[in-house]
Amino acid sequence: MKTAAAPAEDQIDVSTQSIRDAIRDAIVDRRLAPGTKLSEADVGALFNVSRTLVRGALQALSYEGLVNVEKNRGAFVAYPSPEEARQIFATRRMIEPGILREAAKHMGLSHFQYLRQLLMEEGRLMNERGQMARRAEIKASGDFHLALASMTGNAVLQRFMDELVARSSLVIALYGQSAVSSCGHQEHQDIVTSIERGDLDRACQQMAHHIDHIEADLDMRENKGSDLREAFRR
Amino acid sequence: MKTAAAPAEDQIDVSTQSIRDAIRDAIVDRRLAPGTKLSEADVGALFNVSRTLVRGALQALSYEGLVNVEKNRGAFVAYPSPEEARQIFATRRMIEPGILREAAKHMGLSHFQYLRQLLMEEGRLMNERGQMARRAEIKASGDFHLALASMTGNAVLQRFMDELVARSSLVIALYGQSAVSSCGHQEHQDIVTSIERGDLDRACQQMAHHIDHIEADLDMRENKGSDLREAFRR
DNA sequence: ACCCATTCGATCGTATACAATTTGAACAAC
DNA sequence: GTTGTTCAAATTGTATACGATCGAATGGGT
Repeated sequence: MKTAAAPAEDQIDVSTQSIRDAIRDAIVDRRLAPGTKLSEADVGALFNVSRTLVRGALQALSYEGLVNVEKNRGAFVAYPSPEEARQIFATRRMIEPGILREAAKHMGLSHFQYLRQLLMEEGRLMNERGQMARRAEIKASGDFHLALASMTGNAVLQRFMDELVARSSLVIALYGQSAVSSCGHQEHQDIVTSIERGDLDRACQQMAHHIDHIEADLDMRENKGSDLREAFRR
Repeated sequence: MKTAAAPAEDQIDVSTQSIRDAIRDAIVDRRLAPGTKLSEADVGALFNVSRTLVRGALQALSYEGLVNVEKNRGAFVAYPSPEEARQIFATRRMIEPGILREAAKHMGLSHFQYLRQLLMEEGRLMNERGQMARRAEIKASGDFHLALASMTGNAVLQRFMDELVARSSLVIALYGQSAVSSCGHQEHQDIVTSIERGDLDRACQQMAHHIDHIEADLDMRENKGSDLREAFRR
């Protein structure tokens, strides 16, 4: 057993889906470090299920880009390369302005209230200290983008954004410097304000800059300590 | 055994991946009709593998949206609703202009040659008769869009487009009227010409219209007979 | 002391076995 | 003739078993 990551919930009725979600959360929350090996037997033991279900979960996560499965070697928490990170953010730059315009078409009062509520929560976390608050903050930041995606009513887009946000969280956890998120929060607020005003062009521009800022705040030099293992993997 | 869909290849060394690809091709080529049940045992028998591998393949296809897996009932070739179709094309409208701009940044002489070659093949198929040529034509049309995506050098985008094109093919096969593809071919050529001239704005506009035309040429009235079952599935 | 071949343990890949659920049909009641 | 119920066959869900592959440790040779 390598990692102690499983929530101590009573593991009743766990199926592939819940295992997938649990591991996914653990990865995005960075309770599982990139590069960590996810042995089928170990994970199965943690959840009291057979390798069959674990394999299914790992395969799904591999499809989302959160874990890499190497043939005959096992599954590892993804360790996004700087190039991968660049591609992820390039993709977000490409689709998020469109999401914003599409979402705006469908937004009513209740949607704005919901966004404002998310932002308040985000701000609250920003002023807290500690690892846990930091994690929650990263997640909350992603939730904002996911909320916009869900407001498009487009399930395909929503799935794409799910994947992009999850992988972004991983990248931020890996390469992110500290000061980032605070400015991100202000930018979220500005975007909502622009949408409310009906100034979508401005909102899109702000969104583009926002993504630029997130990416610019990464330090993607190769890396912290354990990268030697990673370099010679393969 | 319900369907006779497997290519009669000598099924040596088939693994999950190849099963997935074979079924995927069969679906996109419409050798497997939407709604067809893909029984694990039957598919396994066709490929001479156990249900384990078949399950993996079906799960992957489910993630791509080509197959619906219903718990305790089995896997079925996807039967995209008009709403799903709309979402797929909305997403393509959103990202393909961006792909085009990104691809253009990386394109050199050899890339143009490759695109021209694809277009020639496409034109050749257009002038042929018969089901087989029609299928090949739909596939070739998709290949054009995939080729552009691959030229971005962005693996994430490429995967998204893979999925979108595959699902589009299914939708076209389902709801497409006949005359469509011929005008699509001309539009592909125009887009390449615009890119070559460096007029990206024009190329993007043409791409947007191209996607509009594809979608406009679908007849998405609810449907051919068996849709009652579909309506009350779930 | 270093290098290469061999062996052994651990882990994955695939097949099979068994339990749980669904489905369709036969049959009885209205 | 239709509706409701019971039961058997078929199909999926999950676990386990066994063979295959990889990696590290071991040992002999130079």
